[in-house]
Amino acid sequence: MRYSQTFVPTLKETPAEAEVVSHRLMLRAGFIRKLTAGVYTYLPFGLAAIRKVEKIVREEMNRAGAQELLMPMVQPADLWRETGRYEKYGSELLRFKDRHDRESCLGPTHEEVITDLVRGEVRSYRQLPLNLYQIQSKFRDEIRPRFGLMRGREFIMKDAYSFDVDDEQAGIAYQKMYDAYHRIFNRCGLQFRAVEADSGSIGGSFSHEFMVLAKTGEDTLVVCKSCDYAANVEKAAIKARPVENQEPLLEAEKVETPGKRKVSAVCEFLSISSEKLIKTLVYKVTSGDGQQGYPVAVLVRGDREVQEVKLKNLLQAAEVELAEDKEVFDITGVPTGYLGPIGLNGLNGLKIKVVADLEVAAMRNCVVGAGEKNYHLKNVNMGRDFEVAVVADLRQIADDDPCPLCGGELGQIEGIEVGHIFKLGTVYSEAMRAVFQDQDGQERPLIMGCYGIGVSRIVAAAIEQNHDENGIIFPVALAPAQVIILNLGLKDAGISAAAELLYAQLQAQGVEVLLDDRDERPGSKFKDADLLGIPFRVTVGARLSKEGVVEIRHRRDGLTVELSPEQVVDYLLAQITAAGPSLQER
RNA sequence: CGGGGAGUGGCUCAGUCUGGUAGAGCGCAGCGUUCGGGACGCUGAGGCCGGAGGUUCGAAUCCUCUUUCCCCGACCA
Repeated sequence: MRYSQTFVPTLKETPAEAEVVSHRLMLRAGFIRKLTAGVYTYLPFGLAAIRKVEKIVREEMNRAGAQELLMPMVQPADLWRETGRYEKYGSELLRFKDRHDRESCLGPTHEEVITDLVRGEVRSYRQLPLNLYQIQSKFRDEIRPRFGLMRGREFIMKDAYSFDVDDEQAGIAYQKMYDAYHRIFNRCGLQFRAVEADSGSIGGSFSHEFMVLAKTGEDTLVVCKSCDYAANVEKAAIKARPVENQEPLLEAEKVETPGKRKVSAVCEFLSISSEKLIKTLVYKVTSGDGQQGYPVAVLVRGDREVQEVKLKNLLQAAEVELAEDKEVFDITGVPTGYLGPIGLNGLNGLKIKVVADLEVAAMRNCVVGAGEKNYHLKNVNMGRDFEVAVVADLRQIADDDPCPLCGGELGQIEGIEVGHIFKLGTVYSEAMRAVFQDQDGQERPLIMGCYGIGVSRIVAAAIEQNHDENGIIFPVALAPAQVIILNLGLKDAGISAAAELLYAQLQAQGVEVLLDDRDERPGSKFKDADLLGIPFRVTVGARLSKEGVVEIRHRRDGLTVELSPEQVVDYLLAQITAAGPSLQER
């Protein structure tokens, strides 16, 4: 590649729209341009980085025995109705009608399409196991696209689907993907962590997310400092049983708490710790089929937070949302802050379901809102003074919780989700009647798994993890080119000839090289080289004429060596090889 | 969808409150000087001020509607 003929429109200034580093740098480095909200054009260098990821993904998927195919982006609504997801998936599914008035949608994922394909072709256990994947542009009409490629509406995803005869075989397929994902993210040069995850709207029983560790991550992970346990906070189960409190039960008592609404204010006023208080929160819940809405009251200890995903799963709800103060008053007739589980009734005879966190069940002589402005109740006890419909693990795990596996200390870190693997079981195969005959001639539903990787997001995540104030620092495996040669003597025949020779020699060795042959001042060339994040920079300039050397600089650590031109190719080949397996595996 | 903000040359923004000749820096084109960390001088091109309607002698500026984008929350690869 000659820079003078390559379309890499770098920007000196940062476009106003960019908030996070990866977005900023990808715009500045001329990798992407926005077309409309959450939809980007990939320019040559951005695409080159994406292709690098795709290549690694392909190689590892193929190695794991998966086969590539390519499914349509436009899908018929009827297919989605078979699984009920046409209604359930929500407005993230972009729906439209074609000229014949047929309802259609743009594929945000392909469980329905693949299951439809496989049910038509697979009849016998002899055709199994099967793992099919594609790398394709997906469209999800995100409520709020942001951060450039980190959360676009259109994005490139690898999605794989496995089909097996039984749970054991499906477990093997899952494990193969789990291992393949480790290889993929390792080869991409990323620091990542596999964590237990909530399976969300895709459905299914069990899943892991692969998280690239970065401060800008939108997910929070809980990791154990002593063992391998790691989970998304949405999922992290609180396994330790709450300590049974053996205090004698005291007589309930109404106390005046004028103007004390917040947990901290009530506790201070009554001189109790927040561990003695029960928070009563009202949620607006939308039923699983999206048809009805109803309120639910959730009880957690005063110092805890409700984990809404756990609540959503418990209620099998499509959506749960904390009610606003005004809504709470409209529903219960009690101002927020004074709500309690006793005598909790909706206005107009509305029933309010009450659910409690495990910890609440173990509490004794607690403080709760009295259900009346400016009053709380002391020495309230669950079972004696009030009943709840369900007791379950509903709160978010906290740093002071012990590790669910080993009891060790926990920490929390931020991560970017770049991969997610699910055991689907028979959710889709049963809904769509995708069956096969087993060895005994019995008809059985296929056991499925699905495995996603956010290809375009990986590039963004890699940049989040690898950059400095001057620009991107690509891992060798993802860099659009491994080497950039700066010709600082365009008008000097000797310098130019040396730069051209190195360019030709490196290319002959299979190295991807960008030759900066632009008629620009040296400063601009240095700045652009840093911005683009190309791992190795070769500067051919006046020092060649004076001292007979060219300079090689490592982008990552700034390490600089001066070599005679004859030594350059060998040196770089050794460095590139040392930096990763990308060259040999090409 | 709720809450906040913004649309003015390719980019970053000023001008809007208080209506009166559309501006700056960067970028771009030409010439000259420069040439190892985004140089300097001179000359120049480029804007129906997001769109529609209104008020006014006169609107980037005031009013109404509309549209797009960005930020904060719920979703997800």
